[in-house]
This record gives sequence, structure tokens and C-alpha cells, in this order.
Amino acid sequence: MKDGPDIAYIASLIGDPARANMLTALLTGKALTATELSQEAGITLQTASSHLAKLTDGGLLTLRKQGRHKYFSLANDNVAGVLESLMGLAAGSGHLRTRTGPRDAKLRHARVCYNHLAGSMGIQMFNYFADQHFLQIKSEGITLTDNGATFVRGFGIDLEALQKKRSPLCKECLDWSERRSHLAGSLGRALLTRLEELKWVRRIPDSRIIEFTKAGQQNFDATFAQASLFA
Amino acid sequence: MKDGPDIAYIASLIGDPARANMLTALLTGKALTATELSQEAGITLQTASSHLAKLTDGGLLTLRKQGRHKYFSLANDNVAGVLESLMGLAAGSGHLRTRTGPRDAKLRHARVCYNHLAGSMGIQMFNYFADQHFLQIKSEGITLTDNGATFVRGFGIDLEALQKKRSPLCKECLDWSERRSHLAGSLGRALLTRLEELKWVRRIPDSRIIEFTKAGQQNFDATFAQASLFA
DNA sequence: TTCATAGTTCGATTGTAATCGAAGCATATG
DNA sequence: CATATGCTTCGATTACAATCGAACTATGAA
Repeated sequence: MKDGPDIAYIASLIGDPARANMLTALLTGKALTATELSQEAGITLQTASSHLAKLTDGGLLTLRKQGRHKYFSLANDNVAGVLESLMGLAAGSGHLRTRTGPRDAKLRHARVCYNHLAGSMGIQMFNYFADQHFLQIKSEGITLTDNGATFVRGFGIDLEALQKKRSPLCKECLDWSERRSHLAGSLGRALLTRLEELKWVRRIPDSRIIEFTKAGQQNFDATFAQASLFA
Repeated sequence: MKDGPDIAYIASLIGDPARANMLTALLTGKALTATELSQEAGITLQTASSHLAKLTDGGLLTLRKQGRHKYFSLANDNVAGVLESLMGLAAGSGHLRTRTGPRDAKLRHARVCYNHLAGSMGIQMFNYFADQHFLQIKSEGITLTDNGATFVRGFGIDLEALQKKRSPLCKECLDWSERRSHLAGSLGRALLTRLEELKWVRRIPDSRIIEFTKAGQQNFDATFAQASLFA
């Protein structure tokens, strides 16, 4: 009856609306203060403080003290992954109270998922990498091929700096809107940062939406053209 | 503030201990009746009935009526996937109240995850398939290569019958104990069934544990020998 | 028909967790 | 130092959901 880890404990942490709102807010990857999170969830600071304590205690969040501020962020990629797949369930399983407004459409097109690109644009990029054999999927995970490394460097990313880091270079992350994998890991994050540097995209403040500039969209489509389009 | 699907609703469904117990019980893939599930969770039938109604209403369970029995099972692979990854979080994030007893060790070695093989043996099998290039990972998902198909047929599986089905042949599923992917989908299920047919393994009743026979373990290791062992 | 088993619905109780006001620390700034 | 800001702790309130006993419905067996 009591096989395995205590799943109810973690799920109940996510199961409170206020806490769920804070967690989704943190899916942008940006670290937020307690006050910001309380506003995000629509509750007072006192209540938020108690919630945040529970979340950190449960290992879902990490916090960094900076002066008199406390910055909270998701503990790791796994947390973000669970949140995204929960969204997949919630979207798929009947109860989709997601009225598909214009905002929602933008969200499906491109959004940030723990600092990497998600949505249909994220899928397109992943597809391109896969089609060009820039990625090799082994049982241990995804690795970047030599051709892939060349491409990434050419795109203006300091690959060596990334590889020095302890965190995994490539990971895949399941997209709730597309139900496919997109590229996560430090490379995924670096790619999004680069897209911002190039001014192909910009983030909408206080939202997970990523907006493409007109030129940016054209460049993106040209760079990450899907092979299937030519077939 | 209200981006995306209602994640808190789903999470709160899983977040109740009684419901979580029922869900994990269903991770074996076997359909269970309301009475069995109530015993599994240690609650009365009345309470269980209300819980089961909520779970089906939330799209996590499907039910099949057979005479005066109601058989419940997980709605789909996604549900099983979310449960497993929640276990990963719960196991990893500090609060591992999983005292590693002998039972737990068996669970890590081989267990059933929604009717397919999980645990280190599941990983070993997946690794073998990957190393032998029996699987090809594309962005849309995993596909079986021709060599893979030959191997699978030789192993005694009616591949054509599986392919006729609507459900996906190959999927990957993240293992909470190993933090790696193992093979899910209808092929994954068929492989486990075949292992049982061959009497290499047997399921422990009322548990997720899969036990290897002595000969079965030897045959398994010989068949799915990891390339890295020879390196 | 009568009895037994499987499951649901109703009502009342109980416990717990979310919430916020008020007061208390802690860290910055003038 | 005083004062503002960010956050935590305490206490009381409130609301909701889990629980079970009892009565009810449905299916199957004798």
C-alpha cells in the first residue's frame, strides 16, 4: 500500500491554487521576490510567506537572499517538467477551462518554460535540430553531435562556457500545448538568451509569452526551416 | 496570472493521500474495482466511491462496468507519466520518507509501471535497444527501426498485431528511481507480457514488484547485455 | 421472489488548512 | 539614530473537504 515516495505530499503542495499560481509564475525562470509572488497569486504577503515556506520545505523552490529581499525560483528542471506535464493533463483531460483567447494563442505559439523556448516555435527549433542530426538521442539522454556543436557556435553561443557548467547541456521537456519535446537544459536556455540578444524575440513582462518581431520571425523561420516543408 | 490550464485542480486530485494511494495502486496497469481500491487506500467504500467519482470526473481514471462491478484504471499513459515523475520529485526533493527497506530495493530493481517494465531492469532493456540502434528517436517520438522489428519478432512478439492498434507503439517514460527513460507504449507492454510468458519474471500480487527467476535473470542479462559492459 | 453483494447518495461530524490582522524581526536608507 | 521596507510569526476566524453511518439502488444468485 505504501510503495515508493510520498507523492500525495508533493501533489498537495502544487494542489493549492495560490501555490500553483506562484509556481506557474516561476516557470518563466526568473527569480521572484515574496512580494511579487504574493501579488501574482492575489493573496497577502503573510499568506504568501507561509506558502513559500512550505514550497521550499518541500524541495520545490530554492531561495537566494539578497539584502532584504528573498528571491525564489524553481528548485530544478524536474520541477518545471512536472508542472508542464501537469498542464498537459489539465489541458487534455476534459476540464479545459482554458478559454482560447488571443492571449492563449500567443502562449501556444511561443512562451518561456523555465528560461527555454516552448510552444510551437520551440518544437520547430527542436525538429530542426533533430532533422539535421544535430542531436543524438541515447538512452542516457540527448547529446549534441559535432555538426550540432558547429551550428550552435556559428549561431553565436559560447558552447565551451556552457560545457564547463555542471548542469546538463541538453535535456528534453514535454510541451503541454504541443505534446512533443522541446529542447531544455543549459543549451536550451542559451538559445533563448541568444534569440533575445539578436532581438528576434522579446519577452512580455509579467507573462510567459514570447513575442517575435516581424524580422525575427522571418529570420527564425529561415534558420530553423523544417525539412518536412521541403518534402 | 491565469496562464494555461488549471494545474491546481489536477494536482489537488492527486494530492489527497487516499486518492494518491488508489492511483499508485493502479500504476500496475491492472484494472481494480471500487472495493479493492477502497481497501488499498484503507478507507470505507462510501468514501472511496466519492473519491473515485472525483478522479473520473477529473479525467484521471476511466471506468468499465462489468456486471455489478466497476473496474477503474488510469485514463492514459500521460497520467501514469505524471505520477511517475511526481515520484521522482518526491524521492529526490529532500523529504524522502522512503526508508530503503528490502522491499524498496526490489522495487528499484524491477517493477511494473502501467503494465510495462520499470526500474533498473527496464533501463537496461531500454539501453540495449538504444545501443543496438533498435530505436530511432525523432522529434515526433520514438520509432522502431527495421533491425529492431526483426529483434522484437524474434523475441516472440506479434508485432503486426500491435501495429494495428491505435495506441502508440513506442513511448518513453521517465523512471523515478533511475531518472532515465524506459520503454513504454504498447511495445513496452508487450515485452513485459512476453517476459511473463517466458517465465523469466513473475509479478508479486498486490504490489508493483516484479521478481526475476534465477534462470530468468540470467537469460535477461544475456539477451539484453549492455554494450558498455564489453567496452 | 428472496437474499446477498457492489456501489451510490445523504447527512452530520470532524479536522485541517487557508486566510488575514496585528505585532515582531531584520535589513536597508536618510 | 530614526524610519521605511521586506518578510515572518502569532492568533483567531472561516471555509471546505474527508470521513463514515445509515439508507437506498442495482445487479446477480438461489
